[in-house]
Amino acid sequence: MNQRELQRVETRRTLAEHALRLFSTNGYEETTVEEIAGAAGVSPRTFFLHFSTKAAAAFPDHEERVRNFTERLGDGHQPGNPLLHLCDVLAHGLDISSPTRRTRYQLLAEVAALRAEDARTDRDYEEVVAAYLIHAWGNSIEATIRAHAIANAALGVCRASLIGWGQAGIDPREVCFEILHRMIGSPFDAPLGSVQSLQ
Amino acid sequence: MNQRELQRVETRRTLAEHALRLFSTNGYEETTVEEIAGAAGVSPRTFFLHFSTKAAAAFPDHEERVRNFTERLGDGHQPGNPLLHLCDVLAHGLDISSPTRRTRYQLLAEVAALRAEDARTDRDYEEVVAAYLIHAWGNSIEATIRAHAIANAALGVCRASLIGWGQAGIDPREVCFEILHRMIGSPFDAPLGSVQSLQ
DNA sequence: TCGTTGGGTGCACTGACTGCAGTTAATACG
DNA sequence: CGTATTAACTGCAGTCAGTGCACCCAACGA
Repeated sequence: MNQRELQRVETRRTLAEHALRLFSTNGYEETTVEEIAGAAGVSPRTFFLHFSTKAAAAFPDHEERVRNFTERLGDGHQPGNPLLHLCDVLAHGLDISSPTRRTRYQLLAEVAALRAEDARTDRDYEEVVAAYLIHAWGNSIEATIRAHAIANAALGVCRASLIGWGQAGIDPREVCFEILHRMIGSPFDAPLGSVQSLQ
Repeated sequence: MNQRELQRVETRRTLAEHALRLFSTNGYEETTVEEIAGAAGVSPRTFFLHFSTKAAAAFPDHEERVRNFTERLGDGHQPGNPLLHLCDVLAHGLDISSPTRRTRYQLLAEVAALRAEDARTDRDYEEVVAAYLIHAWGNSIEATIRAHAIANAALGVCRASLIGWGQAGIDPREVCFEILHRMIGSPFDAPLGSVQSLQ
């Protein structure tokens, strides 16, 4: 990597790091962009070269994650049930590897502005999932609405699982996979006994 | 109703009306609060007495709707499957009565800031739905996460259906009810034949 | 070595939103 | 009635997020 690229990546990383730290220690509303930039040793103007909004600094690697997710999901023409595949990719892709990520989801439960930003980032995933399902099902108007509805639902389950992880520490992958599987995977041939626990 | 109350309600209504009109004709970003207030014949300061944010003016009756929804949903201790009841109340409660509402959902598909506001308002519904399910299921940590996950999913289906209505004009109640029913209602004893169309 | 490029800066600006100290007219009350 | 109170609304000064623009300087390529 270039010295320039290195510089850029490092500045961005530092900004995101201090942003998340300040958000979680001092509160989101109480933290100004000026403070974040100051802590990272750059000018406030520079902050906006790296993040389009103050909230975006809490989700620094979003684009990369969407790219990874898109790759793992594929084009909807694999053999097998596309909904089952979607459940797999979504639930197993939940990243619970670092305390930083958990901090992020703890913040998400508290700060409305971050939930709004999260909703915006979720929309990118929604488009990917919807495109995947439309590719698998065909692109009638009804299939499109159906695809978006299921994408919304599936991402809602992921979000709630991750926030639950942030607050209660329960592994979100299990609960997410189970609920997704029952809801959209292929619960239709599951033994009836397993159904009761949903209620 | 008081003359004062009347005045207040009327000002609020007028502000919301002009806000939605300006948003949809001139664009959300291009419309300033000063313009909305001017069109409604009040000062900009007054706008913020009625709406906490510019975006909130696009959802003027949100609190009332949440109240209605909460009432219709009940406390989760009715006889019968609570998930089925949830599907009923959600899908049949979708309000498609006026062109104004459709304009709102058309805007929602285009304007990120409004989607963010919508996500915030959706959170109120999420709390109501989650509380309802927790009441029906008990309040273990796992049930709580499950309740929030299903609430997120169900509201995601409603949102996508309504946006689909805005864009394609398809009655959202039918598609919403059908998808909700299959996903969370009680699809488990449905004939297998009906399942295939999901895929 | 020199032109170019890209990360960062400074400054002036817009626009959302807030706190506070009014004004005015509807209402409650003696 | 007349008077005190209240509530809708206003004006103003301020904070802060975010943008456009001209600029600097160090790294890079030829």
